[in-house]
Amino acid sequence: MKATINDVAKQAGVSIKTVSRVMNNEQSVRQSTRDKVMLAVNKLSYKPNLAARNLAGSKAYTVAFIYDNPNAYYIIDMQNGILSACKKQGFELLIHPCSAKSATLLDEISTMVKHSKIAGLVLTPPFSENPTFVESILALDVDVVRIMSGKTMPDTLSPCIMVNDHDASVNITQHLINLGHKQIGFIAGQAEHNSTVERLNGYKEALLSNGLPIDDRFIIEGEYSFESGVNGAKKLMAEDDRPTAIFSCNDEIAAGALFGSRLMGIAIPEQLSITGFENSPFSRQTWPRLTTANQPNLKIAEDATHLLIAKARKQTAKNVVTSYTPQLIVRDSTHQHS
Amino acid sequence: MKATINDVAKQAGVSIKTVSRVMNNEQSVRQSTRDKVMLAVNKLSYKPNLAARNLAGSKAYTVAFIYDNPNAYYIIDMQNGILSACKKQGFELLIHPCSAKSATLLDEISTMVKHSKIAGLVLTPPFSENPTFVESILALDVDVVRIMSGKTMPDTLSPCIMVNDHDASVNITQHLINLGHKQIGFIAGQAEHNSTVERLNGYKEALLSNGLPIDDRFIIEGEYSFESGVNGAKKLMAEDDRPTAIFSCNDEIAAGALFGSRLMGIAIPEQLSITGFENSPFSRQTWPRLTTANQPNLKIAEDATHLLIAKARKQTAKNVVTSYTPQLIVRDSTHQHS
DNA sequence: AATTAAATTGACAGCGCTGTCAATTTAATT
DNA sequence: AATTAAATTGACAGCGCTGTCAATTTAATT
Repeated sequence: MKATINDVAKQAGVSIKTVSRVMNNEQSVRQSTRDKVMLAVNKLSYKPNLAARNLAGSKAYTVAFIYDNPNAYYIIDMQNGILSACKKQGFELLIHPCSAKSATLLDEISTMVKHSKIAGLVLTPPFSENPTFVESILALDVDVVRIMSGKTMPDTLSPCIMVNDHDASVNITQHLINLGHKQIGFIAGQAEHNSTVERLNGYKEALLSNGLPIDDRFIIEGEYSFESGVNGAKKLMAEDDRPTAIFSCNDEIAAGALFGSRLMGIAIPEQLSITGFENSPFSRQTWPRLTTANQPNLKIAEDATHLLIAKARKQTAKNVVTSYTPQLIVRDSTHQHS
Repeated sequence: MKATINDVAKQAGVSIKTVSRVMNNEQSVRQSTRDKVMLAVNKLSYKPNLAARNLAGSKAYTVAFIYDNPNAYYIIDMQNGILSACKKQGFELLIHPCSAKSATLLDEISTMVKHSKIAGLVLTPPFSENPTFVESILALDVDVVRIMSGKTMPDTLSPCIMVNDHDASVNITQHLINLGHKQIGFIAGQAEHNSTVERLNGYKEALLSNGLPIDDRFIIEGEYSFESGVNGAKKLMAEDDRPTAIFSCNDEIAAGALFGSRLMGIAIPEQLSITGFENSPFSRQTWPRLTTANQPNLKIAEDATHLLIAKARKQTAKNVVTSYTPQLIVRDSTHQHS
């Protein structure tokens, strides 16, 4: 029922090797032969068998995405981006959610690699930002592409997609300053994420370049979660001399901060401006809708996957970097300070 | 470097077929032989190669999840549930987001099936609720498990997980009635989803059994989206004689309804009670937090996948049904009617 | 102890491809 | 036209397993 390479070869009157060459887009096949083969391929609606390819060949046709991130919107976007690139290149995707703290993580990955032939891994924070981890993966003879926060590539271990959180944060903070805010709180994500550090630095830099002081009471340690936003806002707004605006490290924190301030009877945005980061769907679904920075996750993931596949195919000599700067989106959660 | 079945056989002093038997948990292997083999397996940390298994064997080791659903929380839960079952049974997961309206959908799936050997598909609405589609899939000689809305299995095509939306909706509506509400609006999801029909019927049944009238002006057609909730609430609340409570077909609609009513200056829950459905994370993140029904998606997906794998392994004679009734969770978006 | 049946193990082909290397065909050069 | 080089094609082994069937070992029966 399912056509095999033998059926196609017979139908086209060539050897199976020639069919193989056509299917793999190799150069040294005469056009007329290629046409003959494609005719047979279409007639039989032949698809090369992945298992056989994996077993016989040296190339891999699978990419894996391992992640440790509770943000459903982020993961779905990443996944769809990866999938879109995979589809274009005829690759499969293996997904592996896991805990960054798991002691057996490297074993798990090594098992994955023994089990299926995989071309490489798409790594997001926190994995991508841990050089020791990346080196351990590379030692398994698997390619890697990293999506991480920063202005420039930290090393040449792998191709990278850099997200310029620093500049985006300067822009967000400047937006708040332009609205007349002088006391701006900051609710951080996990300190282990580069994005937290980059965003904090951008925030500080904008304050300084506008001649505003940095007040450590206004900088709250947190994590990328709704709860953390609730608690952060409660802490910030408990002070007498409290901020008139809050820079939240992502949309989820911002939504939490919104919730927390409302619990305290604070009107948003009249009494307090709040900004998010990521432009995830629910930045459009909070009340009021969030001013945020657009992080094009789907595009980033797609790019990353293309880089990974190119690398795995040895089409590129050196490790490429691409950079994105999230753009400010002004909505209803920020307001002129009176 | 990677150990193969030959290495294990040599190490254990048996034939490769015996190693194969042990790895596949076949019965007719003496315990002492099994031990010898396992010793070698562990020593070499051997993992059977998926590609070789797929190519040589008649069994499949891959399950596919095809879906058409923009709800990130739902998809992530489903995916994690499927993944968890797959991991336990040594299966892989292939994910395939697609459009239910795509004319080439069956081709895409047929291509998938030719490309990799897959044991079966996990189907969610709207796919699971389209018998013609299910039959076309079965014709490709692929097993199927369906997750769908309803009280009882509609046919015996495949194992099913039924979600009893009807009874859950009766409970939600009864909760509103108990709070003194007599005029309860309803914002529907897509009419093509059984869940919409089931939830509407449950709502109606509760009204009737409490001697309350069914007012068609209060039933708004919609879809499972935030926007639809915003618009639905606007429509419902524009009337002079407006509802004092809104039953929203899911949490996203409820969040939208919250947003829409607030746009009109209506206080929630004091002036209007709103309920959701699903207990997705953001039912805890709206202001106020949503009264909803808990739909244990992760568990449902895990169950479904176990049923699918059992079916694919021919371990079960007939097609099993499991049923879940989402349980009411009362939070802050519902309030006594004064 | 000899015979028979059941349990356990192994030999070998083959799944559908790709990689290697050799054979053949075509084009370029003298 | 003969020679040489380059382009194109094919033969065949082998990737790492499972399925089939036959051989061997062990246990049960007389």
